[in-house]
Amino acid sequence: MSVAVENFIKAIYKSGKQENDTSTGNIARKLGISNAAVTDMAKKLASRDLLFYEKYQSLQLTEKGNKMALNIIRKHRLWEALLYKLFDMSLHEIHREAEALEHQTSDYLANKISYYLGNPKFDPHGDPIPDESGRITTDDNSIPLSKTEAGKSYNISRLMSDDREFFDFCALHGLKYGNKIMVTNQFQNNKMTQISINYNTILLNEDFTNIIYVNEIN
Amino acid sequence: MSVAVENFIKAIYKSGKQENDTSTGNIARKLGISNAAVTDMAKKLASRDLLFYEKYQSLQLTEKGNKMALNIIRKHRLWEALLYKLFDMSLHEIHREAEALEHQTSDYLANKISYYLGNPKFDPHGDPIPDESGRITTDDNSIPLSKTEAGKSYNISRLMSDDREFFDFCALHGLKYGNKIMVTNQFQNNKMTQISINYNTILLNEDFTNIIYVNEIN
DNA sequence: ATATTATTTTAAGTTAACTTAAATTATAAT
DNA sequence: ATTATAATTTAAGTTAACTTAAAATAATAT
Repeated sequence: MSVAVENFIKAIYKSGKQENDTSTGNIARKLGISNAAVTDMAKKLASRDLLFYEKYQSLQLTEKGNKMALNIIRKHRLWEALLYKLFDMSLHEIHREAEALEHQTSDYLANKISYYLGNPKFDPHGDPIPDESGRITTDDNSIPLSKTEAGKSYNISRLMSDDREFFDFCALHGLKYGNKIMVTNQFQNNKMTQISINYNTILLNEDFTNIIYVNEIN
Repeated sequence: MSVAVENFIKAIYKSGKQENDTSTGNIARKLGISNAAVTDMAKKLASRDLLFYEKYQSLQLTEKGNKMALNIIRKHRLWEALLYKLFDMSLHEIHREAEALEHQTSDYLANKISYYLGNPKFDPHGDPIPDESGRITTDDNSIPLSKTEAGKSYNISRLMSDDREFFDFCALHGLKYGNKIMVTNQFQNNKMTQISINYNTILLNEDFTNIIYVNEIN
């Protein structure tokens, strides 16, 4: 499969999960290509049994398409995990490199990376890494920071973003996968959350509290 | 630069070094594409100052083209070194994977890999790894096994091949970069070389003794 | 219900990287 | 030196992955 096809399938998968919007327009926007190109590609991939396509309807992956998406995502996240472990690279940087490497990775190599890392279930963003057959660990009870309660402690479980500035901010303040924080205040009216981490207090607005996921520590 | 361009430039570099034949026909054969495609590409890359092209003449890289080739080869060999170190993979396998990864590797990542490995000067085949600016360690006095003398000891310095069967054979018999061997006999008439390694005796014909390079141990 | 707006599709065209077939030029053989 | 053969180039065509512009359809607002 070509890089274009792989990215197309991946975009549908992600848009479905994240925004529940797999309209051709949204896919086009995500991939930075024209609507016309998306229509073309959708027709082509429908004929290859990777997705269902009906005029004016949103795109839906077939079982085969889904498997393919998960396989690409697996490779992406394994690369992120490996680069993060070996080298001194930021979450943003590992994402950027993985974006390219994911398409040039044999299943064989992916398994080698996975084994080397101890078959991890999550990448450095806290995103789950699908296994060889596309299964994802779903015992994820994590909630966004915006839904947490003041006075309770949590572990950071996921940083759902691709944005460099966000990651830089997180790195600076120790907001890292696995790290412990305490919620000290929830300002409902202003949609701000105040947390304590490493003896520092930070006030986060909803742009951030909606993409930082945590698990309560009991 | 596209993968096609990178492979094209690399093929010229390698064909120049290894066979001293950068005719369009040879490049076409190496890349598995038609002569016509090579002519087309050559014209295009000449206009980008990557090579000199004159009708019916063999292709020659410009300084810029040469740098580019060395940069791709650097990435290839760094990947080989990393995969070989981290995972249990054969020389043939690391070559195959590196062939794809080399085109998706930023200079930044290449430097990270290099640093992690301690800025190695040679890859697991014994091929030199160009540094960031394309410089190659040339203090290589190694000679092919076919030119060695009976009774002397050598270190294996290079396994110049891309062939799976060759690598499998080498792996099986401990013929590995850095390992020590002793030449026990040179059969001039039959162009065979007898060596001793790990208390075993192996007889190699010229197909092998021409691509296994060694350094004398004094 | 109809008009306006937004989205999606169709149609036609472009570019990179190829192909095959024919024409040209170089090389080798007598 | 001429001819046969081999290599290379030119010409024309293909495919994947795009583009823009126009046409068709869907969604929304009054």
